[in-house]
Amino acid sequence: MARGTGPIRATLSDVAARAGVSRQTVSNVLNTPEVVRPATRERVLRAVAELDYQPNTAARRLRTHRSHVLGLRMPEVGDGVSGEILDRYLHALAKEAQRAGMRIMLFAADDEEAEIREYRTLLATAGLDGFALTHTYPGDGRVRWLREHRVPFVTFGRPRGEQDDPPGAEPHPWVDVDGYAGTRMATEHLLELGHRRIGFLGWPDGSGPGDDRRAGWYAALRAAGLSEGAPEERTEEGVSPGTGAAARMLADPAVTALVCVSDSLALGALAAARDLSLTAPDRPPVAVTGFDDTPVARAVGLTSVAQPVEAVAARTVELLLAQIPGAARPASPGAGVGRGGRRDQERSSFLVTPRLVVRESSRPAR
Amino acid sequence: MARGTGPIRATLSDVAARAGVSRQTVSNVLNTPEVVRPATRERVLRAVAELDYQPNTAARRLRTHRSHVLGLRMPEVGDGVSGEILDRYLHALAKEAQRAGMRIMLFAADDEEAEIREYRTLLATAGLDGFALTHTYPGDGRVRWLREHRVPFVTFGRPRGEQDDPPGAEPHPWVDVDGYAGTRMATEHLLELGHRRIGFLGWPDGSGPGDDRRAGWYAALRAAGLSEGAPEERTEEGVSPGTGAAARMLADPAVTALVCVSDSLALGALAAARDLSLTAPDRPPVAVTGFDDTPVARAVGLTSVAQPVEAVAARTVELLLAQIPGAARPASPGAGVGRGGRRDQERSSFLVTPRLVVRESSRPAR
DNA sequence: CGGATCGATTTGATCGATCCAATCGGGGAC
DNA sequence: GTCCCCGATTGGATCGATCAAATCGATCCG
Repeated sequence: MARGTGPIRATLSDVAARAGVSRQTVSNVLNTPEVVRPATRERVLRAVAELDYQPNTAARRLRTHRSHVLGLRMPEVGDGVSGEILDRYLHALAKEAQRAGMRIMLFAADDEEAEIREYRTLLATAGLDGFALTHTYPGDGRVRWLREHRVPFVTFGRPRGEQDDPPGAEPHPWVDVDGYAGTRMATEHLLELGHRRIGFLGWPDGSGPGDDRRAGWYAALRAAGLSEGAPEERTEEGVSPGTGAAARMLADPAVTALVCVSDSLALGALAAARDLSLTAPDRPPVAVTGFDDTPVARAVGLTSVAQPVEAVAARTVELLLAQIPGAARPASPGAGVGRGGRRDQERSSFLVTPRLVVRESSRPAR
Repeated sequence: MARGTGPIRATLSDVAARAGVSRQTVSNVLNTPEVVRPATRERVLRAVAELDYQPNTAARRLRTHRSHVLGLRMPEVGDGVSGEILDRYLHALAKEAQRAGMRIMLFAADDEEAEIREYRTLLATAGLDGFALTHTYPGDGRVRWLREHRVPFVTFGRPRGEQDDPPGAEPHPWVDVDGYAGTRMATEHLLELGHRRIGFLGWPDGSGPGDDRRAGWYAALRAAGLSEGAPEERTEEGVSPGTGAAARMLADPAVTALVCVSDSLALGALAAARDLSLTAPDRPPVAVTGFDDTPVARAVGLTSVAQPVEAVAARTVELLLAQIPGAARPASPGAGVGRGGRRDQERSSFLVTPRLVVRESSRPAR
């Protein structure tokens, strides 16, 4: 333990001596203030402030079997979630955890098996209170293991496929961003701007998020009565694939806008649109939207669907705390029943709505 | 502390009982095996394995005042270091720390003052053994604070400016990537391909890393006798600025290659080159190199200088351990003196050489 | 006016490891 | 054969908090 040059840190006993009470009373002031007489409480709090007392978490954990630390495997980059989203999620998670008196511990693992091995070790040695998972998939062994061992956890990403949830069991807690709502918003935005023939540039079928996003585009067009024969291309992630696929759709002069499943593909589409504006200068500019609102999108002025990772992180912590016995849950609003007749603290999942960031790539005046 | 459904975890006493020795002997086997007779050691190790014993870090820390945890502030995104580099660094740091029996704890802070406040709290409550810092700047108050309080730390990024180091004092431990060597390699690569007129697309003067990278480009040209009147443009980070600045340099038909200070600017330069190949089809393709080897570079086939963050992370941990009293240092190679007559463990900083990743953007056949 | 009651506070034990001083056991010296 | 010494091992105390139960004090009631 690194220690400053200053005096040894104050302990509970020091505070107790200074306030003229016993250790336990100090502990009560900090943990269950309501059982301490106000006058005593005041005195103790003053002593705490004067000595700058801060509790030793090791001692606390030894006794209570709670570490106030959450685990997160640092995912390999390029694992699916765009790198920057991950950064922002980590940052927000650290912040939200802190707000709730918790910390985030990182660990690394090369594969599923190694990750489960780390769970074991971290639970045994560091006594982590729970885990946040970022890249789950149908039949994920980690989910099964954590469930079986009754370890609190929350996934960023909804469960896809039934394997994750044993029959009859509650689904595990999760938080996710509503991709459907995102592309729907983007598409409606383009419709409002007067576009009629709006293509979709997506990933191959079978990726959950990709399918959701396509569904949002389709639903918006259908509601507008424009889904008939709407053009759509599927390709793998990447800028160059996006250029090729976009060019194919733009071969039809009626197509004036493209909704893309990711910023990378949108970047490729922008390149195709740029080529088009050089070869066919009389054609009106093509509008493009992306997904994730990455720094590249900001840099090139791409309209994009932004994932509210701060909200996701806040919900993640909330759902984790709800599973940890004895963890202070955020006070429910009022003593009554929440909206919809369902108590908020009973929720075990959240689908967060993203928001559309409009930039030049979709604005009429370019 | 989350606990599985299995039996209560084994403690030192359990192991001792099973092996028929005392607690202290078990502790010795694990911490100072050389003082235990081999036969006893065997017996204890067998018991450890049979019971799957894993030490409780809270108890250990309480007694030893070492937590085996390093702190890292999760930087805000867009703070200077490219997002993806940060991810990879974090991942590597977690991995390297783990290899050395340490863990990484994340925390968040909005500004320097808040960060120092967190240092205080983390040292007092969680007893962190040290910190890794990522975005230091001349006169950084965090560096001063950590120094004054004798807290072990290492910065990713060399100190720039004298304020950081009190006169007469050793510079603080740091690890950095040699940007000079990186652009020099990139430039030499272009020279080998036959390019003679090679421009530099950089950031405005005054950014340490930016200046280093420019110097590398300049040194390579100078060594080749081609530095006279070499074109160069400075602009802020971003794709669009890059396109504009690159177009200005490419207005001179003699310029056939551009070395860029970042992948974003290089991306912009690629767009300018693309425009050029459409408007002037007879002109030979322009070669472009970037810096950081981000996913975008991989996606668009951009030759780029890759930062070896794994090596940086390994050095970071190494330098941190060297400062932590009692931390097991990696065994020095042999009993003699290291290369250069200087013992490795005395090093307090490392300048790591990056490597050039060659892709289509600089290959002759496009 | 004594005893039951209840709230506020204190005391002693404990979590699981390591530190420190004491003890044990066996080989070598005399 | 006895004594000494040194390496191996043990037992007790301790780190700093919380738990559980005991104690204290004042109020309330019959």
